[in-house]
Amino acid sequence: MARYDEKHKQATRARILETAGRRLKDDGIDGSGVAVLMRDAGLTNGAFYAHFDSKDDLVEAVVASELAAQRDRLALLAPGREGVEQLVRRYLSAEHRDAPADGCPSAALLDEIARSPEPTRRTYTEGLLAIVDDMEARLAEDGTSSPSRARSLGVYALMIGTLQLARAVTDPTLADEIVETGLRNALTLLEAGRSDDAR
Amino acid sequence: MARYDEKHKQATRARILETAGRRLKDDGIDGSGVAVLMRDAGLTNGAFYAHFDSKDDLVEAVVASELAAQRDRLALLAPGREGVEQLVRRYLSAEHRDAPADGCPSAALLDEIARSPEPTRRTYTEGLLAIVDDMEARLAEDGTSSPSRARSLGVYALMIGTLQLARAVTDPTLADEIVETGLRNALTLLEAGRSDDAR
DNA sequence: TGTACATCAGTGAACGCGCGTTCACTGATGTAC
DNA sequence: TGTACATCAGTGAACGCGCGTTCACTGATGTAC
Repeated sequence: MARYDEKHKQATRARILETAGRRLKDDGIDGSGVAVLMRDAGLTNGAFYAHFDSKDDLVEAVVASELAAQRDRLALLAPGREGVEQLVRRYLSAEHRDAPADGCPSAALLDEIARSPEPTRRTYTEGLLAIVDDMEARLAEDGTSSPSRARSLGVYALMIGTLQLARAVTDPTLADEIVETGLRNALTLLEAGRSDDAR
Repeated sequence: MARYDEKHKQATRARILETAGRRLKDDGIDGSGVAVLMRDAGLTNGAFYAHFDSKDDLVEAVVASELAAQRDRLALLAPGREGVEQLVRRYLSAEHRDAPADGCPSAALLDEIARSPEPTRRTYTEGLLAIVDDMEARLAEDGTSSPSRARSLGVYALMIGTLQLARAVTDPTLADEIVETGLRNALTLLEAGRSDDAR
C-alpha cells in the first residue's frame, strides 16, 4: 500500500538535518535561506514543508540534533576527568576554529539562538544541560566534593567565548594565541576545581 | 555658504550609530533592516546613504563605536586590578544579561561579527585588543610577572560565553546560576593569575 | 510473470513581503545684499 | 532690517532580489491481481 520504504522519508529528513546543521553553522540562521538548505540536501525548496512545519521548526530540530551529536561524541572519549580534558583539547584547537561546519553549534550560533523563539531556546537548554551534566559527572568521579557543576559550566562558557573570539579576529597569530591561551585557561579552571578540595 | 551648523550632520550620524548599536544588539545584524534602523533614529530610509556607504559600513562603524564606548567605561573604573574585578562583577550580572541593548557588543553579536566581511572583523580586532591591553596593563600593575595577557583574554572570553549562555537558556533559575557561577569562575581565573606568581 | 494503479516524496512556479539601495525631490537654513 | 537664494540634510517612492511559504503537479514506487 504505502509506496517507498518506510525509512526512506526518515532518511531524507536526517540528511536535511545534517546538511542544514553544517550550513547554519557556516552562514548563520538568518544567513541561510530555505532554498539553499534544500539544495544542500539535493532537493528543491518545495519539499521542505513535507519534513518541517517551518524554518523555525527546522532550526529547533537542528539545535537538538547538533547538541545530541556533541554529547554522543563526548561519550566516546576517555572516562572520567580525562575525557573532559580531551574534549577541551579538541575544542580549543586550530582545527575546530577553522571548521565551524564540523564544530560546536554553540560556538557558531549561540547569540542567534539566544534571540530565537522560545521552543528553540527550550530545546537548547535541554541539550546544554545534558552535556554539562555529563561533564559534571565526569569531574565528580574524582571523588572530590569540589563544585564540578560550576566548573563544567565555566569550562563550556570559556570554550564558546574563546572559539568565537578566535574566529572573529583577523590576525592569524592572534587567533592562534587565543586558542592556545584559551586551552591553558580552561585547564587552569579544571585544575582549580581540584585544588579547591585539596586545601 | 554652507547651510546648517557644521556639527549638525555629525550629530545625526552619532545618533544613528547610537540607536543602531542598540537595535543591532537586540535583534542581531541580519535581523535589523536599514529602514528600521533609520526609524529608530527618527529618520527615513533614504537618508541612510548620506551617512554611510552601505549597511556593512554602518555595522563596521557601530562595532568601532561600541567597543570604544566599552573601553571608555572601563577607564572610569577603579585603577589597577580592582577595576578589572569591578568590570567582571558588572558584566556578569542579571542586569547586563537582561539588557542586551545597553550591554557588550561581543556578547550580543560575536558570532555574527565572525561571519562579517573582513573590514568589520579588522575593526573588531582592533577594538578587542585595546580592551584586552587595558585589562592586561591593570593586572600587570600588581608587579607580578604572571601571564596577565592570557588571563585578560581568558576572562573576556569567559564573560562573553557565560552571558550568551545565560541569555539563551529558558529557565530563569538556570540563567541566574550561570551568571553567578560565571562570576565565581572569572574571579578564580583572575586569582589563579596571581597565585601563579606567588608559588 | 506482466500490468494497472494507488501512494506520496519531491518538483517548481507563484505568492506577498521586506530587504539593501537609488534617486528625483522638498524645504529649512542662514548668508549675501 | 528685509528679502532672495544657494545649500544640502532629509524625504519617500521605486528598483530588483531573495525571503518563507503554498500548492497544483509529476513520476518513481512496489503491491494487487
